[in-house]
Amino acid sequence: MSRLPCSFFTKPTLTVARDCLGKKLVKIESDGTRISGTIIEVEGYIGETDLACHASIGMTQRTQTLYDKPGTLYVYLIYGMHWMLNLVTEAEGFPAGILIRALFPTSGINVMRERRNKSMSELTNGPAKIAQAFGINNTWNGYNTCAPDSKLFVEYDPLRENMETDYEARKGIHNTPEPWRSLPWNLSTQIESNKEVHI
DNA sequence: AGGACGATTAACT
DNA sequence: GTTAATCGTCCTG
Repeated sequence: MSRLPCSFFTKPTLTVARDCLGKKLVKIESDGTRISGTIIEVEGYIGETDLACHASIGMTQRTQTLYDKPGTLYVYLIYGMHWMLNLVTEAEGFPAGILIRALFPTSGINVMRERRNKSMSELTNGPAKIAQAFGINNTWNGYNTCAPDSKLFVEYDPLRENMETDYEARKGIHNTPEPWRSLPWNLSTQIESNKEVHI
């Protein structure tokens, strides 16, 4: 199964968010170890008019990645200690992306457990936990996931298509004014335990 | 040069 | 329910 192309991300952010549910986030380590998880929760941040989006203050050294080509990784530090992993969406020049909030681990679980020292259910059930389990930091900011030889990418999973989708308010933006604080731009899905792990 | 704050997490009471 | 940890980024002066 191969990495999703730039065209997959060159769509309205909420369309990309919905279509990402059930896809796999994959990282190939330098020793060839494959780490992956099914994407089950994402969150859209859409344009300079979205006051919860980092790009609401315009293009800066930090936010320029959001203006980059769809499929680019946007990685930033929050609270002085946590890395957040986002995928750029829409169109080059328009700042938007999706925050990867939760995965269901599917491979490389031993490596993730070495990095996180937590039980299976605590490995990737939060945005900073995903970055930790996958070994993602600022050196990955601006990375092109769609390149043919990329080591971090999103992958199609034929076993999970058209996932049932719940729409809720985005999390952790309680100081953002309305209406943006309550827009249902957090998308999630539930996956059955009997299909949990497959490589 | 300094201060406020944050798309979080873990460890408390 | 609360709070500390911890630093890049942005704004003010």
